[in-house]
Amino acid sequence: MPEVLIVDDEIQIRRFLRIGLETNGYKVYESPNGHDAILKVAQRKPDLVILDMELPDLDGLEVLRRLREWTRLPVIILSVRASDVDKVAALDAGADDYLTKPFSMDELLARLRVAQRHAQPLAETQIFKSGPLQVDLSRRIVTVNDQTVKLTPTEYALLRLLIQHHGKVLTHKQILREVWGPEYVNETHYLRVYFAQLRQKIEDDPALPRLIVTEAGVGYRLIDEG
Amino acid sequence: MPEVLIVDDEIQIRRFLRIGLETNGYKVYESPNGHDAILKVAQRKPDLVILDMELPDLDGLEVLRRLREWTRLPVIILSVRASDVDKVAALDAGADDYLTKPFSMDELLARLRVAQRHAQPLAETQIFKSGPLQVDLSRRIVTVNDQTVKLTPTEYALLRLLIQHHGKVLTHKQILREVWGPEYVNETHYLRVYFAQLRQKIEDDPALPRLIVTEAGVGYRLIDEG
DNA sequence: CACACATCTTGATACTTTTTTGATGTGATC
DNA sequence: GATCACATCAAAAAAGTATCAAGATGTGTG
Repeated sequence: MPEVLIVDDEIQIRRFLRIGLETNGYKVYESPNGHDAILKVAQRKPDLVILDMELPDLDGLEVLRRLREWTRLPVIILSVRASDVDKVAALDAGADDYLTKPFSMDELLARLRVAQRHAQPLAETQIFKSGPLQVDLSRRIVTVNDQTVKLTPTEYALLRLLIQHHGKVLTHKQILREVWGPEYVNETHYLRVYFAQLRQKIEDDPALPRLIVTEAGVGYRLIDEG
Repeated sequence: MPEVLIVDDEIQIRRFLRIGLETNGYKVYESPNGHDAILKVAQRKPDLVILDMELPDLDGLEVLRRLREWTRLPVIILSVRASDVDKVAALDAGADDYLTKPFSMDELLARLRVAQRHAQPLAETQIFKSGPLQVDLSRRIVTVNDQTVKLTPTEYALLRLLIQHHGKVLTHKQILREVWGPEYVNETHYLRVYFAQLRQKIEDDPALPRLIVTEAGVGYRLIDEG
C-alpha cells in the first residue's frame, strides 16, 4: 500500500485529501507545517509527498529545497498561486508536479499514479545461488550446473520457501502450511514425497543431499554456499 | 541537445512552439498528424514528445497508446479539453504531463525539464528477435523466417505482452487481465485457443514449441535467443 | 440491407502433466 | 527385533493442456 504525506496548514484540506486518498488505497500521514513535514519524511519514509505552498513556518519552496538535499521522492505541489513564475520556480526546484487550487480529486489521483510510475526503478534480477544450484526468482528459472531444471508448481513453491528462509530450519508444519495450506499440516507424507522429488532434480547425488538437509524430527533446511 | 517532436495539426501552434523551443536549446521535429507522429518517433528517436489531443487522423489518446506499446519516452499532452475525464484518461494511458491550452511557454519549458529529469535511460527495444521470430513493435510487423505473418488484434496483444516480459513466466491471470481485462481472469480456455493459434503462426513446428513454452500449472513464457 | 469476410467465443474430445495415495524399503534407537 | 522417522517407487486420480471445428459476433462493402 503506497504511503502519502500531506503537508498543509488547513485542517479541512487535510481532511478532504485524507478521505479521498484513503478510499483509493493510500496510507496517509499529515503534517501541518514545514518543519514537521521534513521530520516526518525522514521518519515515515512515505512514497509520495503532497505539499502545499502556503505554510505557517517555512515557505513550501523552502521545504522542497530542503527535501531535495537528500531525497528524490516524488513531491506534488498544491498552490493557490497560478502564476508562471511560481510554477517554474517549484518545478525547477525539483517538484514533480504542480496543481493549482481548486483541483479535482480525480486529477490529483491520476497525477499521483504518474508520480509513482516515475519513481519505480528498474526491476533488478534477484538470483539465489548455492553450490551447483541457481534460482532466478523473478524469471522462475532453476538451473543446476548451468542446466535448466523443470519444476512443478508445488516443487517450485517448496524450493522458493526454502530459499526465503535459507540457512534456517523449517518445521514440517511450517512448510505444509505455507505450501499446501493450513488444513494440510498433518500430511507429513507429502513432504517425504516432494522432498525426494526435489532432491532428485536439484541434488548432484540425491542419495547424499548437500543442498537440502533433513533435520530429523524437526524439519528441513536449505544450505547456502555449499 | 535534447530533441523534441511536436505533434499538432495547426501550423501556427507548431510554429509558436518551434520558436520557443529552439530559442531554449531544443532541436525540433514536427508532425501534423498521428500516423506521421508514430513513424517519426520510431525514425528520429526524439527525447520528448509534445502531443496535441486533437488530430485529423488518430485521436491523441490513440497515438499515445500506440507509442506506449513499445516506448516509455516522455510524452506531454496539450489539449483544449480541461475536463477531469480527459486528463485522467491521458495520464493513465501513460502520459507524463497534461497541459490545457492556453498555456505559457515558460510553464511548458519547466514541465519539459521535469519530464527530462524523469526520463529513464532505457534501452528501447524497437525490434524484438528470438530465433526465427522478429517483431517490430513500432510498426506492428511480425515476421517468421523473414516471412510476414498476419496476426489478429488479440493474437498481437498476446505476443506483445509476452515480448514485454520475455524470459519471465506470465501467469494465466496476468495474461487474461492484461489482454482481455480483469473480468476475464478465469477464462483459461481462451488462453488454450489463442496460444494454439499463435504457435500455429509463429512456431516452426507448432507441435514442438520453442518460442512460447508452457509452464504447466503456472503460465507461459517467451524464450529469448532461441 | 444483405453479403462476404475476419475474428471472437464456445463446446467437445483426446492428451499430458501433476498431485495424491498406497505399498514397501532403509537405517537408527531403544 | 520392534518401533519410529524418513526415503523411494509407482499406480490411480485429478488437474491442466492441446486441438479441432462449429456457432456467434462484428466489420466494411456494394
